Amino acid sequence: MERGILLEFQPEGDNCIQNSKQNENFKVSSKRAIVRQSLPDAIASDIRERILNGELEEGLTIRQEALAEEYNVSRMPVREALKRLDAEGLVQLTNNLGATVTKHSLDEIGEIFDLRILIEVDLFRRAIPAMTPPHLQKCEEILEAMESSYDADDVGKWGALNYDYHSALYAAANRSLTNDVLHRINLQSDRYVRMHLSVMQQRDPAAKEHRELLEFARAGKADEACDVLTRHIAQTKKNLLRLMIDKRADEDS
Amino acid sequence: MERGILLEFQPEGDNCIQNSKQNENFKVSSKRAIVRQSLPDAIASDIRERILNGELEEGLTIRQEALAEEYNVSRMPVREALKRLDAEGLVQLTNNLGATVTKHSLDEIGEIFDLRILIEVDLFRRAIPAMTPPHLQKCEEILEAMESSYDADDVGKWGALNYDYHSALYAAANRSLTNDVLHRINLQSDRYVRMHLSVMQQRDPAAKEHRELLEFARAGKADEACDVLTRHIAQTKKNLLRLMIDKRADEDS
DNA sequence: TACGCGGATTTTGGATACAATATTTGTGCG
DNA sequence: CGCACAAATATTGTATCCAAAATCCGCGTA
Repeated sequence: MERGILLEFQPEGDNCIQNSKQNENFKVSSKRAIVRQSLPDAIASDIRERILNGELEEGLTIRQEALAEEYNVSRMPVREALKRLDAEGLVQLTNNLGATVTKHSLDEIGEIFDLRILIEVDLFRRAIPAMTPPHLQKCEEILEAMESSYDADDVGKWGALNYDYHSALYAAANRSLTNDVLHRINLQSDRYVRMHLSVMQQRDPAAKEHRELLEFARAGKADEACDVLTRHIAQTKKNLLRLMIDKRADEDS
Repeated sequence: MERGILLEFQPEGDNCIQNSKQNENFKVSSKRAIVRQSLPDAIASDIRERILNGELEEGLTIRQEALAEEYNVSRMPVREALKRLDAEGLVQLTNNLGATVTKHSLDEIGEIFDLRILIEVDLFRRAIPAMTPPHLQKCEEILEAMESSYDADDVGKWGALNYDYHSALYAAANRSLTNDVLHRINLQSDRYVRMHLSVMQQRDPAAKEHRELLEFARAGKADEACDVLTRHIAQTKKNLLRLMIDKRADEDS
C-alpha cells in the first residue's frame, strides 16, 4: 500500500507530506512566513500520528524499507524520522535491530501522568499571576471550540484542541523549555488517552473542570486552580489506568 | 586536525569512539554485557563532551563535513549524531542550514535550574521512603569518591560523579521516565556549571550539603532533605546566574 | 526429539554520488 | 557609489550501493 505524498501548504499543520520536487509551480503571494518542513519531519509527523491513533501498535517493530516504500522515498529520510521519534520516546531504536513502537509498563503510564501533574501545576501556578486579558481571551476561544467539538467525535482534533487549551493556560508563564518538556510528555499521554477517549469522554466531568480552570485563573485563585488541575489529571490517570489494566489483561489471554 | 578513532572497551564509559572494523581480534571472556555503542552514538558522545566542556562554544555553527573529516567517517553518522544532540537540546538543527550549538538566554538558564528543582525534589521525596541499606551504601560510596576528588581538579570527572550521586539518591524512586527527563535537563545544567566550576567550587558549601542530603535521607526526614536539596540547587542557580551575567556582558563588549 | 552449528536471507549501518538549497561573490545598471 | 540580480561556491538533503549485523532455516549429531 502506498501513502501518497501530498503537496499542500501547511504553515502550521503537521499531517501531510510534501514533495519538494513538485514545488516549482508555486508562486507564493501571501506574506505569511511559510516554513517548509523537511521531508524527515513530514514523515515523522505522519508516523507520529499513526502511533498516536493506534494504527501502529505498541511493540510493533518498524521496518525502514516498508515505510520508505509507503512514502515513496529512500530509507534515509525514514531513518531520520525514526531517530526523531526515538528522541520523542514514541519508538525505541536499538543498535542493529531497528525500531519498535514504545510499549510502556503500567507503572510507566502512571509515571507519565505524575509527570504531567508535576509540570503542569508548576506552569499553571507561574502563569496565573501573569495572565493578561489577551491570554484569558485566547483560552476562552479554545475552550469554546472544545466544548462545541465534544460530540464531533473527531478524536485527533479533540486531542489537539485539548493540548492547545492547556498550552494557552500556561502561555503566560513564558517558560519555553518547560513547555518543550511537557510537550514530549504529552505525546505519550495523548497516546494512551486517545485509546480510550470515547469511553472516557462520557464519564468524565472534564468539560466542567476545563471551565473551572479558566475561571479560577481569571479570578487569580492560584491554589484553587492548581487543585482542580491536579485532580483533573489525577482522575484521568486513574480512569485510564483501570482501562489499561483491562486491556493488557485481555492481550495476555 | 584529525580525531583518532580509538578502540577500547567501554561498558559504561562514554568518551571514546570505536571502530567496529578492528574489533574481530577481541575475545570477550567476561560475562558482563557489553553493549557496543553505535558509531553515531560514539560521535554524539564526543561532540557532547566537546560542547559541555566549552570547546564548542555557544552559537557556533557546526559543519557536518568538518566533523566527518575529524572523525574519519562520512557525513552520515555525523548527521545522526547531530540529530541526537538536537533532541537533547545541545544543538539546534535548522532546515537546510545545519546545526548550531544551542545558546540559552539568561532566563532560560534560570529555567533549567527551576526544572531541576521541580523534578529532583519530586524524585527525592518519592525515593526517601523507599531507600534501603544497599541504596544508602551506594550513595555513601559515590559521596566519598566525590569528596576525595574535590581537589583533583578533573572537571569532567567531577561533573560525572556529581550526576551519579544525585542519580543514586533518586534511584529508589524507581522512576525511569522521570530520570530520563532529568538527565536531559542536567546535560544543559552541567554545561553552564562546568563553565564556572573552578570558581563555584571554592565558595560553595556544596560538599557539606551533599552530605546533609544523604544524612537526612538516611534518617527518613523527607521534608528537611528536600529543603536542603531545593536550597542547594537554588544557590547554584543564583551563583551561576551572576557569573553568566558577567560573562554575557563581557561578550557584548 | 532437542540442541547446536553454519550458511542463506533479511535488515540495518555507512560511504559515495548526486540533487536541492543557501550563501557569497561579482558584475552591471541606475 | 549603492543596489539588484545572477553566476559561482559551499553546504545540506536524498538516493543508491555495498558492508556488517541479526535473524531464520535446515542439517547433522547426541
